[in-house]
Formats: sequence, C-alpha cells, structure tokens
Amino acid sequence: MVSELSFTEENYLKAIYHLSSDGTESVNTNSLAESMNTTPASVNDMVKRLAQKNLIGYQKYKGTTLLAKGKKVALTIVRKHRLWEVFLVDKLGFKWDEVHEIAEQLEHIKSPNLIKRLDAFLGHPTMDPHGDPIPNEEGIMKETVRASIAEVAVNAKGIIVAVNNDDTLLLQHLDSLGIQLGSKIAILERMDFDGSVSISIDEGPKQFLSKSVAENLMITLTD
Amino acid sequence: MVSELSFTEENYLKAIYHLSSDGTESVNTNSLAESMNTTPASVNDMVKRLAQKNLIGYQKYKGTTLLAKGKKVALTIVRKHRLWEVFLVDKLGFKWDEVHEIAEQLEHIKSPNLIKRLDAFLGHPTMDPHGDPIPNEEGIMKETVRASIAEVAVNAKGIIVAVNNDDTLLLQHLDSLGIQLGSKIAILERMDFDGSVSISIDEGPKQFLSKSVAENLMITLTD
DNA sequence: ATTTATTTTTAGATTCATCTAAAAATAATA
DNA sequence: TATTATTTTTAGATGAATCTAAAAATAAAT
Repeated sequence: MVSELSFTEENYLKAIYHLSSDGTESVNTNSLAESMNTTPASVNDMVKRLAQKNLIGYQKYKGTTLLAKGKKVALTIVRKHRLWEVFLVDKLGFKWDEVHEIAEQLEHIKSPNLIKRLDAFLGHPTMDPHGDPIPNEEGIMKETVRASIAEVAVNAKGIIVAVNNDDTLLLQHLDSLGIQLGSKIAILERMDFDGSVSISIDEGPKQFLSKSVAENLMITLTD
Repeated sequence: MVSELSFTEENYLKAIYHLSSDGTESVNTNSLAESMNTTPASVNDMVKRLAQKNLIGYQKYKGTTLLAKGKKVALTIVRKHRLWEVFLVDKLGFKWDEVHEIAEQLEHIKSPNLIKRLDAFLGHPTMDPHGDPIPNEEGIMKETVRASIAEVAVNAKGIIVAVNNDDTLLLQHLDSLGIQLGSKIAILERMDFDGSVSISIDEGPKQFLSKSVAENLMITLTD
C-alpha cells in the first residue's frame, strides 16, 4: 500500500534515514535541505507530503522521524543501493570510488524480483564495497564493527574503510602496498614487541605494517 | 550537447524510432499518442519541445522525424535496453518474457562507462534475447535475418522469435520439446524426402521437427 | 527578559508533463 | 466540390517539485 513513490520521495526517505541513523531521533528541516541540496522551503513542502502518506512523523517546528512504513522504504533503497555497488565492483570491475553515482540511479529501479535475483547472483553479500552492511529483505542488517588494524585480533578479516590521517607520505606508502579504500585485508600476525602486523591485501602476498601505520588504518570486520 | 533528457523525452525519441524503423518516413501525432499511451494533445506539447531542442524535425500537421541528434539518443536507449535484457536473461536467469518492463527502467540509467563495462561483461553480444540486434556504440547494428526453420540452411543457428500459428496443440507440442520464444536453436540436418529437420534447443540433445512444425517456427539467424 | 540570530514556515511563482474540451486543418467520401 | 470524418493543434487547467522572498516561531545571547 506504499502506492508508488517518486525518485525524489525515495531520496528524501533515504536522507532522513541516514541523518537519523546516528542516534539522532529527529531530523530538522535545515539539515535535510543541506543533505538534499535544496532549500528549506522545498524540504518543508515535501515533508508535509510524506507525512500525509504516513511515511514520516512530522510536527511543525519539531522535525521529522521515519515511521515504520517510511523506514521500510528507506531500508529497501539502501539495500538496493549497496547490492548494486557490489555488482558494479565485483562483476563490472569498477573502483570503490566510481560507483556511488551510478548506484544512486540504480537504487530506484522497481522490481523486487530483480533484487532477489541480483542478491543471489552476487552470493548474498552482507557488506558493500565501502564496508557498509547490506540490509536483508526484512531490513535487518548486521551491526558493523569498526576498528583500527592495531586493535583488531589476529586472523581478523575486513575491508579498509578509512585512513585516519592525510599525511601524503602515509598515503603514498599505502599506495605502494596496494592498499586502498575498499581493499580486503587479512591480519596474519602481530609482533608484540613493537606492535607491527603482517597482513594480506586482496588475498595477495604477506606484507608488513608498522604500529603507527596500523593505528591509522580503519577497517570494518567481515563476518 | 544533448543537455540531459528526461525519461519521458527519451521514451518519446525511442517511440519515434520504433515507429519509423519500418520505413515510415514521418510519424504522425495519433500513432505516437497511441504508442505512448497518452493523448494527441500531450504528444503535440512534447513534440514541440523536442523539435526546439533539435532532436526531431517537426512541421505542423506534417508529423515528425528523428534528426541526427535524436536518432543517436534513440539508438543509445535501444542499445541499453537490449544489453540489460541480455544481462537479465543470461546472468540473472530471467525468462524471455519477464525482462521487458525492467529493461524499460534500466535503459534510462545514465553512465556511458557503465554500458561499456556491461557490454564487455556480457561478451559484446550482438543480439538480445528476443533476437533483436543490439546497436554498437556508434549506433550501427547488424541487419537481422528472419526466416522459418523450414527455409533455413543446415547448420544454421538462431533464436526463436515467433510462432506463426496459435493452435493449442502446436504450442503444447513445442512446450514438450522445450521450445519457447528466446530459445537458442541449431539446425542439425534436414531430411529431403519429407522436409523434417533435426535440431538442438539450448545446446540440448537432438530432437525432431516435422516440416509443418518447422514452417511455423520463425527464428533470427545468429551471426 | 529583551534583543538578536537561527530555523522553519508560508505565500506566491515557475517549469515539466500531463489533461479536457474546443477549434482548426487536412483527408476522405458522396 | 461540398460535406463529413479524421487528425492535429490550441487554449486553459492541474499536480508535482521546485524556487525566492518574506513572515512567523524558536533558540541563543546579552
């Protein structure tokens, strides 16, 4: 009974979802406007419409929250977005940072059957190339565990999701090791005396990271 | 310089392309309206807009034709549509008759790079699951050769594109042989004395068709 | 508690794609 | 050729999604 939402409506719901996913209980007009790259007035118009469709809760001057129906839509969009990203990277060979825009379009394709088949074709992935979890059909997703290489257990596997430092020398060093955002990493050993670790990138050969490098490399753990 | 067309504009161009692909030099308002499932008045509005953008030629009461720019857009849409259909059938396991609607949506995804990669991923197909040719990047496509099984050379391969008869018994017979629209067929031998042929469906075992069945089965030849 | 600043809402326009109803042009027929 | 039928176009409206500019409400600061 969620009649047939426009791309714009879907994008608003997704934006509200993302803005409230960090515990914020109510999303205000201004931040939504910024996130949607539009004006507060436009947001206000749209918010009224979504509220009337019982997708979001809204009271004048009090911001908005997703209602059950709206949250379900948002999670479906997020699911589709992240599945398509996996497709683009794993099957079509796109780089981690090239896929967002295309997935922004693909996420609005309407066909539950398509997504079911795509999911199976991709091997039911639980994480997208950025290390973000993919909601299942019920909208449930694993909580992602984020940690630096320095604090993670030996034998852990994960995806590089951030570098806590923009020092050019560090970035060049990572580059020479073949480490990029989205790379799959396995922690092989940790040397206790100096905190250095041996790792493998994308199933490649063993390589070494000093403690200071390891501390700056953030990953999300893969199952 | 084809700024950024809306889905609707793209669909109009595609419709004009299809309506004029059978030699008709000029597409009239009424048939476009029927094809677009809308009113002549709406068509008239849109046609003016497309003409102003130099995508189509239009003179009052004289119908429309695609100009070079519009034809290029139309062929790109057709290319995308058919490539996505191949993806849906070959990779996701959809049936021949389930893919059109989804491809209607996917054809509007804007990313030349995506299509380039998809094309490579699919092995640069030249024909879609319905036996229609896929335009290349320059908009050029092979002419399809359509013929009945009865008139085609031994060793020919093709795709079933039509059954020239809606006799239930014939359809049931084809069904029992595993023959559907979209099936790949190879002609193995022809018995001259009765015109019957032996064939293989989707690389399956050898099967036999009587002349009367062969006459009713239309295929397009694969390269 | 006023004043000032920020946020949010309203009012009124605009653009796109559409519609209905009616007028105008063209084509077909008697 | 006059009449009828068909096709096409115009005129005027509507509903989304947006905008700008200004008013109203709330929050922050003096």
